[in-house]
Amino acid sequence: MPAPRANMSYRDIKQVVLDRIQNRIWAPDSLLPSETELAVEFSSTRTTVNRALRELAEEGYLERKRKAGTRVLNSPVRKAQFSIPLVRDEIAETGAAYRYSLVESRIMPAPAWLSSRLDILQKQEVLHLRCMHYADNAPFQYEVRWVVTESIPEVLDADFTESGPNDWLVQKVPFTNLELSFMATKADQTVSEFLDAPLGDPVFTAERITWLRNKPVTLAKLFFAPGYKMTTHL
Amino acid sequence: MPAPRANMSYRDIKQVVLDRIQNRIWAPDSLLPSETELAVEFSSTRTTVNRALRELAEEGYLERKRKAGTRVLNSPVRKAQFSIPLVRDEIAETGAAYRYSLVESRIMPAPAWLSSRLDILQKQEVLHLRCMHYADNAPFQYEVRWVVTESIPEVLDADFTESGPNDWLVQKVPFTNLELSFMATKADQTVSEFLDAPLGDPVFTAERITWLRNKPVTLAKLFFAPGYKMTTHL
DNA sequence: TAGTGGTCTAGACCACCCG
DNA sequence: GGGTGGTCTAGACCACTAT
Repeated sequence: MPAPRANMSYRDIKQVVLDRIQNRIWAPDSLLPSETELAVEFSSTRTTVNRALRELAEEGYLERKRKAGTRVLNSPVRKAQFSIPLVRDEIAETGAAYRYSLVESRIMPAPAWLSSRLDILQKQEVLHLRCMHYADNAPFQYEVRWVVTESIPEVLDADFTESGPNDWLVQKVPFTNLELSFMATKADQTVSEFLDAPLGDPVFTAERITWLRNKPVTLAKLFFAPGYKMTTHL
Repeated sequence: MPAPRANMSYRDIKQVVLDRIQNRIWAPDSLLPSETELAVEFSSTRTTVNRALRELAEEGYLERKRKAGTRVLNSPVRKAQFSIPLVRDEIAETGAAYRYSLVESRIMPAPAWLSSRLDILQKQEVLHLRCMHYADNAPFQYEVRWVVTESIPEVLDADFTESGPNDWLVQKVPFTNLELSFMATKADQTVSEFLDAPLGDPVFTAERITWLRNKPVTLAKLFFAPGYKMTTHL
């Protein structure tokens, strides 16, 4: 374990503090010395100590309150960070070749469930898209999407035969808000055919809703091919 | 959109910069002015501008390189942050009553797949646990867990009849490393019975491996009751 | 090699909130 | 009320890396 010495960077201080937490030198629920005291111990300044502690708090190890001081959290609420890559990138990273294909594209009135889900008017015009993403010609993801045309009229002029709506939207719409859900669903007839999975088999499914300044832009359902596993390290 | 003025906090600056990104005033791939220039524009100091830009970079909007400058990312790698609550807390938040039940606890040699998964010796001693978590007496989660006794011998003296291993481990082991995976699995006979789900139905499943200073501590498989949906906002 | 971000210092004022 | 963290300032040196 590193020992306090002079010229410690905020990274060094983070590490020392983390070690003390993990070795129960500062037990859960206990109070740390004040920033000022720690600055003295580490022969540093309060600014530097502050950054170290602030980051540890962001990472879920500490809780900080004015006047109350800095406390060690008993059960660190570790935060899993999933990056949400474009399908294309996700496939490219595995070294496989990416292929895209448009299955269907049509304009329609929003079905009731969608209206209520996105909080838009019943039968409001939406662009309905279905597409497939392949990795080395094996089905990887089946995408079903609805885009609220009123929120982004340019979508009607976009061409989705060559590349997916996700690519287009990411470039075009600086979304401000996002809801992401994961679940396990049962492969219905369509999903089963597109993903080459037995009917009724479990399918890892993501649902993604995007807003632009509180106006709903799009809802996408992403069905992943059998065996898909979403993993994160931290 | 906020306009630059004097006395802007780093939060204000963040907001202004974010607005400019989202309104394409600073387009994707374009270079921002240097910190020094921005400090002048915002009548602030470089330190303050630095914090604003640093945080925006952490949040996935910007890419910063020495000498190269600060660039707007074209497809913001938005990061989904899932907090990973204890089952107990997750249930409590819904307002339901939490109930725990130990199904099985026994010491055994690690099966081959586990050894290879955790990178431990074949047949190394592990504590095998199975338990159930209920919400208002409805099955919520079926937990299957293995704990490497060598990594944490105290686990042999712990009592898991009243509360789950997760609670105990969180209190006892300051894990340093974590791998978390999500997938959709098919309910086998056991899972089907415990979760009261039809055999073969999709089950949302999480797998969690924890290390303490590079030594594997535990692997848990968490099977969620039908209809479970994991959601995050950002 | 020169310009950019990364970080540290020393000091200051303030907002919050526990006791 | 007073102590703690939150933040800002003004300045400095340094590390990296594009050119």
